[in-house]
Amino acid sequence: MENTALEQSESPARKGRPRSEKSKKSILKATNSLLLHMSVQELSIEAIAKKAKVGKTTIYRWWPNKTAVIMEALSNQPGMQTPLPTPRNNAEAIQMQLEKLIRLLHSKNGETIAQLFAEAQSDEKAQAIFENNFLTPLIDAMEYSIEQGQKDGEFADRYDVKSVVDILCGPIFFRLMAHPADFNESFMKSYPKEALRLISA
Amino acid sequence: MENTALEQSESPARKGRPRSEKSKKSILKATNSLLLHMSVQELSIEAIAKKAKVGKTTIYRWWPNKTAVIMEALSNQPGMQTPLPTPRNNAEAIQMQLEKLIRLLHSKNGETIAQLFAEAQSDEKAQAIFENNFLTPLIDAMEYSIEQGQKDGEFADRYDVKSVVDILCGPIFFRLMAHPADFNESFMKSYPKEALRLISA
Amino acid sequence: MENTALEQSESPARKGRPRSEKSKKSILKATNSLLLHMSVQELSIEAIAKKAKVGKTTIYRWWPNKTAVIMEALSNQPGMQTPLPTPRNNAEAIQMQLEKLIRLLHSKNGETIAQLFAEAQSDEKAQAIFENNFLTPLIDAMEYSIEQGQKDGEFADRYDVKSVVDILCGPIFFRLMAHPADFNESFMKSYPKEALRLISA
Amino acid sequence: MENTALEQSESPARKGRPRSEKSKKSILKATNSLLLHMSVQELSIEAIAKKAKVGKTTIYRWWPNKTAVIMEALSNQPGMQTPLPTPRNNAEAIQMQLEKLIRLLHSKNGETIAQLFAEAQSDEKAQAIFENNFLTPLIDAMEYSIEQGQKDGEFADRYDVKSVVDILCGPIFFRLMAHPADFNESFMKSYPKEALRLISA
DNA sequence: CTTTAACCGAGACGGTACGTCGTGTCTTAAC
DNA sequence: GTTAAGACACGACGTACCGTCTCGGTTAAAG
Repeated sequence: MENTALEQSESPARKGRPRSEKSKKSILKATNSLLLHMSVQELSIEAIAKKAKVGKTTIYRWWPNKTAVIMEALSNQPGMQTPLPTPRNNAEAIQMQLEKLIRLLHSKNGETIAQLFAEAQSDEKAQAIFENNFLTPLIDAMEYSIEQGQKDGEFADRYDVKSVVDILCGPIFFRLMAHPADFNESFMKSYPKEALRLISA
Repeated sequence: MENTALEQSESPARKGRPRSEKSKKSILKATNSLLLHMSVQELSIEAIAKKAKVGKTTIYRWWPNKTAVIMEALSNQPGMQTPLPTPRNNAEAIQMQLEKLIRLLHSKNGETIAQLFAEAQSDEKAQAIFENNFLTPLIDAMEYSIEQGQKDGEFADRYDVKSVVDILCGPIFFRLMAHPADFNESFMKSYPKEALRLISA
Repeated sequence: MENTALEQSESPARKGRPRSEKSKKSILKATNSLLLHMSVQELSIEAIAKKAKVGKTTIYRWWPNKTAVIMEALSNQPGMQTPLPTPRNNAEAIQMQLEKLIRLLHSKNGETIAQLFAEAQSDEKAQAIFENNFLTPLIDAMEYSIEQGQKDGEFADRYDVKSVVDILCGPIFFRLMAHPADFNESFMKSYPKEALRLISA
Repeated sequence: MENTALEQSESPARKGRPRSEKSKKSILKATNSLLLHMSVQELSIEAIAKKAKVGKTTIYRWWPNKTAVIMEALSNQPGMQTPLPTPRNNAEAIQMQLEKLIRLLHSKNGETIAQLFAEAQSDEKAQAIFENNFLTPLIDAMEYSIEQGQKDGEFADRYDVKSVVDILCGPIFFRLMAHPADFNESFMKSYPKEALRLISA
């Protein structure tokens, strides 16, 4: 499937000049490039347009706001879409998901994601986009494994599924946002296993 | 009356017109009032100045930025400064701290605090202020109780102190920011006890 | 045997799809319709295209600019092309020409013509089109009658022909553009005769 | 009276930072400078702001639109405000007024004034400003002399005053706008006298 | 009866300018 | 020396049109 989540499904034969893939790539590339030097808040649509040598209108035509552009720019980075290997059991599934999440947040995109999470707190549109493209996929996958694990007796069932997700993910995001200096190799390595102990039967 | 963190100690009789306490109160009141209707991002210094019938300069003279104003406005609200009763043991101390935190975040200020936490992700100055006025007091108190509890054998010592703080606070903030709809009465009541189980010996 | 240069420019039967008369009419109609509600400056090619259900390209293919479209739209209105009856003498000819001009400028197209005249002041292309389609025909006809009238002794010959045109037409346009409120029935009726007195022998 | 027509009369001691005369001059100078190379239509507020090293807001704060800025820029040029010498009779008064008008329109500002006259055709605000700052002063002065001249028997009284103004000024503006190539030295010299003959008793 | 060429609508493209808002700084007179 | 008022340069916002372009699809004469 090649459509991203942000594209609308469309009839195979559309009227008018087709969307320029070149411009699209140029915009996403410019966005990623600029985010290396500035925060999400500082990043302006105008700066993206200028860097991408693209009209502002072209950006507004395809994305509703800055958050959406950044979200898609992040998705299009290498390593964002790599699927997980098949796990042997639910504990391993959870562990692999946590490892992937931590690896993602530890990369230079971690800061950007934290800022998107932040932006989402003030802006409903941004909230929806962040949820659809990042949070929901993450949480859904995790909830599935947790439910299975609770059924199978791998995990304790004294917490409801949503709370388990909070218990697993909360500490990661809290550390990222509250004291990112401690978001280091040691934490990356140890947390996924520690977290499992929190919820094991 | 004690000085707030932002005030500098001053000689009792200075030259010139003294700082207007009336203006200060007016600014903080206007800030709180405006935050009822808009997000931290939407709130502008200009709006505060206009509402408080105060010059912009007066705000900039006494606070370095929007975050600082809001932080102080929040502190000045009733119920923010109430001290906790003396706990019987460290578990109770932790539980009371978590209850207080959750109660605070559940109030209409919760959203504002989430937004400040958010703003801090993009802005170093805001980060420092949020840390000094909110995060550090919270974390320090918690770390003290945890250390004591680990020494006394009340809590497991398999996690380091910082991780325990993350494990306790992370889920609360994650729920507040990722799915605030579930930040409800039920959660408020059950979480502090559940959290204790996570770290108990 | 060979086509002359003139014939080459417009061979009677060209290859390819012929120009759509339907689109042309639709464009001119839409233009006239929109000009009832907005000024020449406010009118946009995009609005015409939308109203006429026509691609912008189709307009640009056949007219060099907005002024040209409007000029042709005006010409296609009923009453623009009605020829004058044969005059008995040059004074009558001039009088009839002035009457026709005033009648035209008094109609709801008067405003549009004033605006085209205006647009022509800033835009060379527009200037050329307005001149060719409106001013030159008007002036040429008038100059002819004036020359004849001066030869025949009907008119004074103390002014050169161009100046006489200015003296005849200038007041009309000045009133239209400087104080259109006075461009009324009374003026329409009296001016042509008064004007004649100005230039009579 | 030293206030220009565009300034509002104000109490002698106002609050707040006073208007920057430097910025004002810079804006008017930049406007005049840009008008040497482009038409009124092409001139943009942004270009003025950039050239004058001034914020756009500063322009919008003091002038309602482009026309107003240009109008004031023109007024501030040397030679725009020079008063006429006292005339010996009304014919001379009219002649001097016409000479002044023609001289003004023949200068490099003539084109700009024609374009302002043009702009006024499409834009009510521009119309009002052009009228107040240019047309009305011109016409009022002329009407006064005409009325006096008609009373004194210098001028024919078969036309009403407004029509006489049209007869005097119309040809000048028509030539300027319809065939500016003929707006030359010869015309400048001869027209004022010719015009007087048109309206003499 | 297919090819070819110019047309058509739709609409995306890179741009420019719009008029507004908020920033943080500044400059007054008043207190 | 602080205050309220408010002007200042700056930069970004999101929108409207510009004139050009690129599609898929007609339409009709030429081969």
